[in-house]
Amino acid sequence: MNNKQVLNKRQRIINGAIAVFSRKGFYKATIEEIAEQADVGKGTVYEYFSSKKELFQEMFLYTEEKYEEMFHRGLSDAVMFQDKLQKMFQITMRFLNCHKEMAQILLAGYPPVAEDIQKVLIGKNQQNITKISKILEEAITRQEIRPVDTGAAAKVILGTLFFVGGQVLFSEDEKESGFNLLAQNVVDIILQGLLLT
Amino acid sequence: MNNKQVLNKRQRIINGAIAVFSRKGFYKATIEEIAEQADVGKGTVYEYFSSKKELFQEMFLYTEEKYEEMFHRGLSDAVMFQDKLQKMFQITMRFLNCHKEMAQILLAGYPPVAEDIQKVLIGKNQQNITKISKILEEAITRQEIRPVDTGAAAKVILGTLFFVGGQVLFSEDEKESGFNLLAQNVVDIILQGLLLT
Amino acid sequence: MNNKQVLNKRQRIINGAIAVFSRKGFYKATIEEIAEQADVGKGTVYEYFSSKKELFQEMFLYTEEKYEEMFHRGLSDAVMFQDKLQKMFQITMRFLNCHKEMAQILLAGYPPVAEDIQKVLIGKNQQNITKISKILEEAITRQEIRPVDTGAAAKVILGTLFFVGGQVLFSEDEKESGFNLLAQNVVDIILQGLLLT
Amino acid sequence: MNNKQVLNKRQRIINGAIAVFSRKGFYKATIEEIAEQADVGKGTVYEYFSSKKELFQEMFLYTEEKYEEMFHRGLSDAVMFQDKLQKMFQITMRFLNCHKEMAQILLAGYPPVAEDIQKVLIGKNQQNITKISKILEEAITRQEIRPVDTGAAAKVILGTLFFVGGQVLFSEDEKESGFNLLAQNVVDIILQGLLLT
DNA sequence: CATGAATGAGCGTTCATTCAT
DNA sequence: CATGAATGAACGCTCATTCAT
Repeated sequence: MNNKQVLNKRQRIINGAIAVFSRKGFYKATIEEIAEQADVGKGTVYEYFSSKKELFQEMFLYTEEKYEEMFHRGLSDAVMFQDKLQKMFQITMRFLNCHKEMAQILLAGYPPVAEDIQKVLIGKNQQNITKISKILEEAITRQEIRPVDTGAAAKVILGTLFFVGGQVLFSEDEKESGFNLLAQNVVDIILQGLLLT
Repeated sequence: MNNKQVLNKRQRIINGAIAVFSRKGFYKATIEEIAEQADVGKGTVYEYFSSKKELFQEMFLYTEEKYEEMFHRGLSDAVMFQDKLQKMFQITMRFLNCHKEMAQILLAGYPPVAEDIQKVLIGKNQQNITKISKILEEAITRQEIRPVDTGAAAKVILGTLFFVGGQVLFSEDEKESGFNLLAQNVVDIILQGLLLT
Repeated sequence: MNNKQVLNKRQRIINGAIAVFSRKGFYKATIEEIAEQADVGKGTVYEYFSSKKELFQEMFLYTEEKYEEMFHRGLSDAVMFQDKLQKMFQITMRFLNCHKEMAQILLAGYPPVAEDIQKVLIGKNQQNITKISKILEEAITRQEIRPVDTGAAAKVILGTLFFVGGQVLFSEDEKESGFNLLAQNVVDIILQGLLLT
Repeated sequence: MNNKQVLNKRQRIINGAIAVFSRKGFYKATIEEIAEQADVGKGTVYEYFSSKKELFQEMFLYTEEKYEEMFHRGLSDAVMFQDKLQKMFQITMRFLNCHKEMAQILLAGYPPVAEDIQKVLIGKNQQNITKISKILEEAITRQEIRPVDTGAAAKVILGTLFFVGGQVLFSEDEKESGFNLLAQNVVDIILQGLLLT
């Protein structure tokens, strides 16, 4: 039970951090407000995280992890590349819509925070590119798609994913149906291209 | 001449702001450093801008404007949609590479700054979508491209543009040739899509 | 045995306090580090001492006591005043050199700690003066030394003792021979004075 | 006049620092109280001193300087060594009595402050020893005193000076006559020694 | 008795903003 | 108009002390 309590407290702080950081951004967020949100004392935050920066990083990693879990679980049963791409967008849209607070943090691609935090973000991006590239290579091997530059294609996909994600996030009307249609149209373009054939 | 001097001073402050804000981000940047950079007194900044936030907004608008100018000029002599898309990427890459400082600000799509600044950024994005959409509609009318959802297509283009832009910006090696190849590959995918035909 | 354990724990805390207070000074020292050093829980310190301040005072008293013990034992077999003075310096130097940690605390004559701690230190100083004065009076009675103002003489002796002690403590080279020579020269001056006779 | 104002403000802060640091010691003193004492805003302190530590050091140096000035002026017309020694004590006592606040700082020989501050204090002490040693060498050359170990003698003098100084400082009764008598007796002992001749 | 997780008062420091010159 | 000295609100972080277990 003791162990459980500890986990609970750390988790509560992370949750408070997600709420406050995404509402206010790194600099406007105050440790005091995060502590209040988590219903713990200000000092307690420092029992679990050595600094505001570390708390931000840990929270970011945690958020990323959650997203990746959902991502993997969602893609696991898709075999064809088309399905995979479709799923990517659907999952991302749903995730963003359900976890708006976390989402803003994921999407703030290059926030002007301290340099070492930026490095973490850039690194994460690189990993994402690699991951998508692998999926693309596989699809090429299976002759599902054209033998394109996988790095470039990964960037088209991720860029679109993030941009559309941002749109969803900051749009006022939040109907899932709308998101799904948007996702479908976007996927269609990435798959078919724009040109008349 | 007096008038000219005033313009000069305002401009110098804007330039200082571009330099410092993009190097340090909104919160780490200090009015003092901007004033130094502009070679004016700290108080003088407040003669031309009522607050740090306003200075940021004005600077952002100015930067956007510069980018748009270059954008329009670059696209003006392209007739075919393919050329236009190609140019978009080339111009953007070149702009980012030449004005790295400004660029970071343009790319920080959803920076966690004060809310009212965010609104400006979101609005700007909306305008960009509309602009690209118009170009797409035109291309559809001319039967250059498939009759796709122009909003969705605009998002693919802009998302890719921004994402690739970010990549260019934060990559260490800065060879134009590399950027151009990347731009070409990316444009190819957007135009042709991924599927085997 | 229970009783013994208690004494052990109290003593361990005192020893931890000596180590940490003298290494870091009163304010930089933390209860946590003292507890660690003593290998007890942080809360346990408060079972034996009601506050950081009290711990400091108790530790100081303990240290003083140890010094005085050594002092008395060392002087016990000296009969002549000259021998006594010589011993005083030798004992003090040796004590300082062996217990550098404790020593700093003894020598911090007027440390800017909380007022009530200062009072204790001042009181201790007064006692020292009285003690030396008695020895001097005795020596005068025995006609070993001139009938000087014993209070003044005690201050010369103690002042020199402390000052030279500080020198020894903060000097890098720690050869006993050097200390002994210094002690001898200093004692010579106090005994013979400076004037040509 | 502008220049004068600036000097005034810096000086006011130094004076506030002297008052508060000597009343409370380094750690208990707060910048806020120093600022209040100096009748300036808290931020203003940081216009003139980059940190609490720097303020302390500057204040210390200033205090030392004042003392040394008085010291030199006082000794300048003394020719014989006996007179010089007498003056040293008289001047020091008077200084301490007049500037009790500053004095505590000068006397806190080895206060447990941050290490780099301690280095400054130890260095200052070394200088004092050298200075007194020179005076002693001169006196030896002139055959005014015995050819003693000047380093040792300097330590006797300084140690006594500081110790007696501390006594004066923390004694409640503050009659100059008392101090002068004490000074005289102490000087007598240092000059004549304790032994019957 | 022993513990250490939890707490919050308190302080050093920064910096946007003001205003007297 | 231009300046920069002055300001104080605000925040990150520390650590003595408490108390539930």
